[in-house]
Parts: sequence; C-alpha cells; structure tokens
Amino acid sequence: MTLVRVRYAPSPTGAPHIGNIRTALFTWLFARHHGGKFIVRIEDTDQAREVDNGLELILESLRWLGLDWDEGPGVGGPFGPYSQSERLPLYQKWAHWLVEHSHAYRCYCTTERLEQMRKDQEARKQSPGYDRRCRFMSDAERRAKEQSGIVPVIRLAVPLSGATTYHDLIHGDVTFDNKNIDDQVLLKSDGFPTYHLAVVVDDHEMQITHITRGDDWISSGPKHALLYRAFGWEMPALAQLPMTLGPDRKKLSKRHGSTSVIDFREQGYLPEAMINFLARLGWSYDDHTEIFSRDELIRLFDLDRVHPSAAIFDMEKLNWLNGHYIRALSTLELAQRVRPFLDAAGLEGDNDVLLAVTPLIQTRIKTLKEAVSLTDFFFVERVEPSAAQLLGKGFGGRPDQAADAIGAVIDTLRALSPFDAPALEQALRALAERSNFKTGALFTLVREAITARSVTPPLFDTIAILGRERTCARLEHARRVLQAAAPIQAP
RNA sequence: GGCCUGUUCGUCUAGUGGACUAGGACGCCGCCCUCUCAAGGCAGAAACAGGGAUUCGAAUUCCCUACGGGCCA
Repeated sequence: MTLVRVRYAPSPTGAPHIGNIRTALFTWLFARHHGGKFIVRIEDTDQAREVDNGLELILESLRWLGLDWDEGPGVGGPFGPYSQSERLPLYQKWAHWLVEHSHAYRCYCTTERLEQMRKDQEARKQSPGYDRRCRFMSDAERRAKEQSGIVPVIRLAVPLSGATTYHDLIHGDVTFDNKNIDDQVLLKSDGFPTYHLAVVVDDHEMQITHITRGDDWISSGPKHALLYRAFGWEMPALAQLPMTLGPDRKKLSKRHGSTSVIDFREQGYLPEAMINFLARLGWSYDDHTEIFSRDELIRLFDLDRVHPSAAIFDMEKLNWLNGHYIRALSTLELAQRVRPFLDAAGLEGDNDVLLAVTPLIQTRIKTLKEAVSLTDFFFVERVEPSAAQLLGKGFGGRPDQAADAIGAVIDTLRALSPFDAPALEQALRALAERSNFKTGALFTLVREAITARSVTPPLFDTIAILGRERTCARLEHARRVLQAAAPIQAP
C-alpha cells in the first residue's frame, strides 16, 4: 500500500470559514488515520482576490484546531515550493507541453470578442461556452496573430464527442458529455495558470494520492480527468466532500454572521468542541456516539462513512458540545481558558477569586466568553443596581420594606461566624422565616443588591467569595438606593 | 437556462431487502431537583419528498416527477 498523501489547498482570500476548515479537518483526519502525510499548499494564483494577512489567518486557524501539517508553509518539504505563485514556470512548461502534444491550443480571442460571444449566446438562450474559433486555425492565421503582438491564452482541447467519467469516493461514478465541457483556459495571457491546470500539475508533482475538496468542484472533475489523461498521468483518488450550508440552506458565507474559525475562538468556543462538532457534520461512526476526542477521531474516521448530502451548520448543537467540553475541564484548566476573556473585558481578576468562582460557573456557561457577564461583579469595586431592579416582583411596591429587609440581612451577616456558604444559607433562611419574607423574594433582593444581576452563580457561594466587607458595603449602598426611592414617610 | 448532484424527525444522523410499531443526538415540550440561571434525572411530541416499477416483502433496488444545492455565465 502506498503512503497516503493528501493536501489542503486554500486560497489566501481571508479567514477560512467553517465549511472550508471542515474539509481541512476531514483531510487531516484521513491522513492521520492512515499514517499518511498532510500537506498544506497555498493556491495564490488569483492575485486580485488575495488578502494581506490571508496566509497567516489560514495557518492560525489550522494551528488553533491542532491540525498540524507535514509539508507546506513554515515547514517546507521535498516537493516545494508550496505556494503556487512560486511555481509559475512549472505550469507554463506543462501548458506548452500540452500544446505541443495537441491537447491544448493557443487562443487569440480578445475579451471584447468573448464578451460579445457570450451576449449572443445568452440572447439565443444557448448554454455559454467558448466557440472554439481559435482551435482550428491554420498555421498561417496563427502566425499572423502572433505577429500582431497578441499574447494568447492556452485552452484545453476537449474531445468534441463522447463522454468523460470519473470516480468519486463519495458520489460514485460521475459522467459528463464532452459536448458540455468548455475548452477551459489553462494558462492566462499574464502567464498565470488557472485553477484547473495548477491543481492537476501540483497534485501530480506532489504525489498526492487522494484529492479531497468540496463537492462544489464536481462539475470541474471532468476537466481534471481529461488533463490527467492528456498528460498520461494516473489520476489520484477523488473524494468530493459535501458542503456546509447556512440555516437558509445556502452555501455558508459571511451573510450568515460569524463563520470564520477565528471568530469562534474569539467567541469562546473550545477547539476540541469545534473539532468534534465539525467531524459530526457529514460524518458519523455509529447510531449513538456523539462525543469524540481527537484521538478517537483519528482512530475511527474514514471517508466511507461520510454522508453525501450537504449539512446545515447547527449553532445549537455546537453550543451544547462546547458546554459539554467546558464541563469536562478541570477547574484550573477552565480558569486558565477564561482568563484571556476577562482580560479582554478589562477585568483584572484576582487569581484566588477566579479559582473560587470557576467551579460555580462551570455548568452555567456554554462559551468561555459568557464567563464575563456571569462573573464581572466579582472583579469590580462596586455595582449599581436600580431601585426597580432591587424591588423586582418580591417587593414590588414596598421599597421601605425592602430597605428594612436589607438592614436585617446586614445585621445577620455582621454577626455571622464562620462566614461560609452553609452558614450563610442557614442564617438567611432563618431570617426569612422569622421575618415572614418569602425566601425567593429575599434571596432575589440580596442577589440584585450585591451583583446588580438577576442571573448569577449560587447566592451563598457568591456572598462567601465576595467576603463580608464587600457584601455589606454593597448591601448598604442598595439600602440607600431603596430609601431614596421610598415615598416620604408621614411624620 | 444548461449540466451535475442531493433528498430519513426543525437540525446532525443510524439504517446497505425481512430484526423498523424507523434508533440516537441537539433543539423543543412536560415533570422532578431548586435561591436565580444552568447542570443532572425521568417522560413526550417529531421523519423515510411524491408517484410508478421490481419483489412474497422496500427507508433500503430501478424509473419518472417535485424540491434543495453546486457549477458555468
């Protein structure tokens, strides 16, 4: 069995989106499962669409997910260079080889002529495609064109009849009538190859054994099959993987909000959750397993269990998985991963406080970023609940009563020892009973007073971590807010 | 528009002619737990796109239609 060699071949046109990176994941898993090589090749021949830091965004995405590459940018390898822009002479050589062997020809048509042709075809409701005017030129005509200074493009000479079939590991045999295949441009007049030429030459030169790509390339397959045949090269196995669609069933794009992998990192998703989620989008192992570690995926993944139809990106399921992986972390690990998000929010978290708070939020957050809104009140000096917030439903029309309740809580806390969660719970429940407050109402009041939020970690743990002094200071402040809101008492 | 491709609960999927009263997961609904919110436990609703054909028997094979998607402009 020959060594598996597969490649991920992105264009540096921006941060890779989730569908694109899933193809990378499937490719990487396939390589690792079979003990083969995973190669990254940069398809940067379309200079117009390139983005400045495009390459860095690609590598950053791969690194974050832990998809390491054996050959490519930064690591080199025996088949370099790994950027197509550095391989132009190679494409030119093979393009001319094709012309010499009559599998391709020079085309001198101007863009104006091609546009006119296209318009005519449209007007006549014909399917668009090059009309092959330059394919059957006499040598004299050709020489005249050359002498007039026109720089030709090189086009593939597609057989005029018959059909081309290629095999796809996901879709089976795919057949196209040759009459429906365009005489595709292979080499542009500026000497740059088109995708079709470059991908075939590179995959062959780099000894790729399996081509993996999105199935939006299905209709380009015959051109590639024809090229392999013309060159006399063996075509690699082909697996055209299903697309990822947005909730509206359209090809995933920026229109669907944050779709780049980097965005997900910034929103607080874990790479292990992302990998698990992406792997299960279009692939399954059996009828019940949902959670897969990276090692399990490497062991179990193969192309034969990839589903052929497109999959819709399901944010809810990602959230669930992310929550699952967050819950599986140790306290220390979770605290370490949360820290950068606190920093980004401008909260200087005391380390001991963070470590104490982390277990309280572990089952309550689905993303690391959510830790910020759930814990920020621990890391600021004071909070500012409004009177309306404090009163809530429990003390609806009675600010005076609420203020008295807070006073009683302060007295209780001042006298309490030890100042820990069980003691706090016991004392405050006793207070509620003796003062005829509903526990829910009292606890909600205290919660709002010390956090200015209606959703928080468990109250007694929160108070214990906040400490007696800060808790009482916040309660005093809340009492003043309530007193200010209370109607003037009759003398 | 032409060509190609796909179609099992809302979503991701299991299913390769009889074990299917179609299984699991997310989500949803209800109950339990409960200081809020989660997590957790239990229970529930929810799908073979439609029509033909093959077969004793079809989610599973074939054909047609419909719909979705992609590519070419």
